[in-house]
Amino acid sequence: MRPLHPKSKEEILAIAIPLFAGSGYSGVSMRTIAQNVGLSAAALYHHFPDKQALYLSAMAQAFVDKADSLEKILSSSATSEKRLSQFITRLCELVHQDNDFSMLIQREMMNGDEARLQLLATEIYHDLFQGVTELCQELNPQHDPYLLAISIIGLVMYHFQTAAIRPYLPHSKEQHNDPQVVARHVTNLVLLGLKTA
Amino acid sequence: MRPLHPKSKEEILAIAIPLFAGSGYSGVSMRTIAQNVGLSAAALYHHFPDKQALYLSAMAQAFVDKADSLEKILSSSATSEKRLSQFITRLCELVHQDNDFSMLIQREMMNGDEARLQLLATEIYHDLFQGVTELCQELNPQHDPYLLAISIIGLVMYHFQTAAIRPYLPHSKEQHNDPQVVARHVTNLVLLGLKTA
DNA sequence: GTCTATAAAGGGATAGAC
DNA sequence: GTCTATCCCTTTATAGAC
Repeated sequence: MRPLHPKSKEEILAIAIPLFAGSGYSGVSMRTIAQNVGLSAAALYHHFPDKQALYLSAMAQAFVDKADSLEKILSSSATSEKRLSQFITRLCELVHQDNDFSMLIQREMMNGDEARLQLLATEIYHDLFQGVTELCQELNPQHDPYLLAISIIGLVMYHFQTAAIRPYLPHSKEQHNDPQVVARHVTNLVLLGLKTA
Repeated sequence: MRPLHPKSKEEILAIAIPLFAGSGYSGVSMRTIAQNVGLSAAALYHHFPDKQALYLSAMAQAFVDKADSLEKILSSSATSEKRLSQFITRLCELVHQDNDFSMLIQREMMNGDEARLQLLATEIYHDLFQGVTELCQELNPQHDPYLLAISIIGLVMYHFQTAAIRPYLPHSKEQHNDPQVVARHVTNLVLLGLKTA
């Protein structure tokens, strides 16, 4: 029987990415992926040699083209305050609409493979992080630009990385998941914290 | 044959905690834990009814000791600014000296198991988080205390959760891993950000 | 390109001896 | 309190038909 919709690698990865992001490498079986894609487990091995290869392809796919719009904001001609505000807002939007991205990165950082970490830092993070440190230096040269850059990125990322458990904490509200609300909160905290420093 | 060194729950948990921190729940088998403890897998079931219970005990064990010193700071009679500063400093110290702690928390927060998330939020995180939100409300009632509490905790945690990859980023220095330096940076950012709000 | 069937290994958990 | 032995299920991966 010929399948009505033969699956491409991209279709499989689109299903696998949120699964790996949500449960990690060992928390997702090939059967689970196959079931979600609508294939038998064996069929996956026609597209990828093994589970590791499927996982690494999913990582690469998830990282594609995420940094472009952020770098465009950083290198615009607006005031440094405006660029900070726009950067935070855009990062909130990106992470909100594709939280798998930050989850995968976080899991990768915790798995401690030095070679993969170095690759991640130099190939994916470097230019963007460099741009943020330069913006930080413009905003307030008295601060350590590295620490400030980590803080700004961390402020945004942490709100969305904790999205799964935050609803069960006291005082949780629907709006706390709204990227606009989080962006405004973070922007205020950082901008005001810098002005008086 | 009588065992020379019968194992206590605490001894088992002390072995299990770094294993779960490093590889996550599904990345660690009962056989692996048993092997590291120096027991057969079956013996573990004398101490814990199942793997879930062992894991939850490990989480509680890893967290309760830490939470105590933090809650003591939150409920002290110092000014709210002093309590914030001390809380941030203590959290930096805790997370710096015991990386398993933050790794376990982060893995748990990214985990998709709704039932376990709810249990952890209500049974383990609730009181501490409640204390932080109350402090936030004291510091500046105009801010959303929930968002501010997440931001404060996230600012600290992110610096240490990214410790593995940060050395490969531009402008990285040795001092960026010093809990005192990070604590001062975060405290300044938050306190100044609130004063002018 | 996908299927069914299956091998081989590893996982959680229990039974019963000591 | 711990052991060995075992049950039964899941997992990764392969073989071969269509």
